[in-house]
Amino acid sequence: MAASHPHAVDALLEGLGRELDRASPLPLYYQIKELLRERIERGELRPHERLPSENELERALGVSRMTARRALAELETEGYVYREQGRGTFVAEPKLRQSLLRLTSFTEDMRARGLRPGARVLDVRVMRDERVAARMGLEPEEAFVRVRRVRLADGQPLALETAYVRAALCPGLEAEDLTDRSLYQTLRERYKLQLGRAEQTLEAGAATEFEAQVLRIPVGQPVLLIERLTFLGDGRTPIEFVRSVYRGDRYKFVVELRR
Amino acid sequence: MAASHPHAVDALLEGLGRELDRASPLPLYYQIKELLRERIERGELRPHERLPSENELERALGVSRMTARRALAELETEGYVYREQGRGTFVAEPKLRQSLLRLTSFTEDMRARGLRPGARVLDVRVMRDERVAARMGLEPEEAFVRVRRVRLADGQPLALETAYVRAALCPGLEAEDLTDRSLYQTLRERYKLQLGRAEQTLEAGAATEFEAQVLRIPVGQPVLLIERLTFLGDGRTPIEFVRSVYRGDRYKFVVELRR
DNA sequence: TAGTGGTCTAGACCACACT
DNA sequence: GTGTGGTCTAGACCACTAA
Repeated sequence: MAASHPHAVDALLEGLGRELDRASPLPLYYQIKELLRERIERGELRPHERLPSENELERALGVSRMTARRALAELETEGYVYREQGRGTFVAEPKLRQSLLRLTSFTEDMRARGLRPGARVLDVRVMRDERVAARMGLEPEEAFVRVRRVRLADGQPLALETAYVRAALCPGLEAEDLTDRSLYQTLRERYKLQLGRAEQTLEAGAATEFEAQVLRIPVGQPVLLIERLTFLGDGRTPIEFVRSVYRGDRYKFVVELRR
Repeated sequence: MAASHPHAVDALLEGLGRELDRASPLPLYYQIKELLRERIERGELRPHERLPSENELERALGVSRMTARRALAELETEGYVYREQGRGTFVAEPKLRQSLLRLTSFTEDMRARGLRPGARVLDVRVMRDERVAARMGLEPEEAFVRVRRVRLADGQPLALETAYVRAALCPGLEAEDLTDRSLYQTLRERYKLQLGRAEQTLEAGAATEFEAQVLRIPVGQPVLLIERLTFLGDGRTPIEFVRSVYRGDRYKFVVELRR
C-alpha cells in the first residue's frame, strides 16, 4: 500500500467493475484497455499516477492475469502508459503521446509550435497531371484542383506548398478562398471528407530560382522537400498529393519513433 | 497440407529448432521472433508465403502455444506479417513494412530498402560533451562513448553518423569493432539494452568541408540532418544521441502518418 | 472435418524494486 | 518479505477457412 492516495485505485477498480460487460462481444482485455484509456484521456488519471496492477485487476474484475496483462501491455505499446518491473504501471506524459506521428495540417503544425499560421494564394486551377495521377494510382485523365500557396509563420514565408486535390471529390473547391484558411478544415467541413492516413517522404534539396524568390532566400540554399500522399478514412482512397518546399534554416520536422 | 511447397515449412522449422538457444538469457518468444524476422528480411520467406502456424511452432520447438503466439503476434504489430483467422500467418508486403514508423537502425533501414548496409569506423573515444549531455537531460560530467562512422549503402558512402552512447550503460563498448556492425544489435545482444522510443528531428542543410570530403560530394551540397535521442524500454532513460548527415541526393526519409 | 488464429483460464518461476 | 511486471506452461472453447 505505497500509493499516496490509498483509495484512488480502489475507487477506479470499482468503476471498472461496473462498466465491464461480460455479455458484450468485445473481448474482455479490449474493454479493460478502452476503459483505462478513456480515464487517461479525460485526465481522471494524471501523468505518472499508478494504474491498478495486474493482480489488482485480476481480483477486482474476476479475470485471469493474462487478460489483465494484455490490456496493460497494449496500452504500453500505444504510448498511454509505461511499465517498470517491480514498481508498477504508470500514466505516460501527454507530450509523448501527442508527439506520436499524427496527420496534421500546416495550420495545426504551426499552432502546435506557437506560431501564427497563414497562407497567401499564388494560383488555383483545375487541371490534369499524369505524373501526379500515377503517383496516386489513378487514371491519367483524373482532374485535380491544384492549389499553390505560400505558407506563412508569423507573417514570414516558410514554405511553398502545391496541393493536388481530386476534383471529383470536392466540386467547387477552386472557387473557395483559401487565403489564411486550412485546406484540411475546408475538406472536412464543407465536403465532409474525413482524412485517414498519409504516406510522406522528406528529403533535402537546393532552392530553385522560383522557390528562392517566393521564400525570399538565395538560390541554392538548403530546403526541405516534403511530399505527402493523403488517403480518406478508409485508408485506400487517395484524396490529395502535396509537394511542399520548406526553408531549411527555419523548419525542423519532428517525429517520435517507437520500439 | 495446402502449401504449394509441402516441405518448405518443415525445413524452416528444422532450422529454427537448431538455432533456438534455451540457455540464452533472451526470452524464447523473442528468439523465435528474431529468427523469423531475419528470414523475412533476407528474403528466404517471400511476401504472402505462409509462416509456420502456432501449432507447428509449438510441436517443432517444444514451446507452449502462448510463446509461439507471442512471437507471431509481435511480428504482426511490427508489420512483418499479417494473420488471417482460419487461414494462417503470412509474410507482409515489404512496402507496407517500410512505411510503418518504426525505430530502426541504419542497418535495418537499408535492408528494408534492398541495399547492403555497411559501416566504416572513423573514430571511437570516451569523452564528455556538455551540449550533448544537456540535450539528453544529463549531468555535464556524464561520460559518452562517441562513435563516428561513415555509413555505406551497397559500399557507397551515404551518411556520416556520430553517436554518443552513455558509457555507464555499456562499459567496454569503445573496444568493440563496429565495422559493418549494427550498434543497436550490439547494445541489444551484448549489453541486453532494450530500446524503447526515440525523438527524432529532420532538417535540410549544406555539406561542410569535412562532411563533403567523407561523403564524396561538393561542399555546400544539400544534406539531410537527422538528430535522434533514443530512450531505453522504460521510455524515460536516455541511452544515445545520434547526429547523422545524409547525402541529399541519395536518401529520402519515409514516414506514415495516421488519423 | 481438420487446421487456423482469437480469447481466456489457472497455475508456475523469475528478476526487480521498495521498505 | 511483499508486491510488481516478465516469461512460460498446459490446457480450454470459440469463430473462421478450406477441403
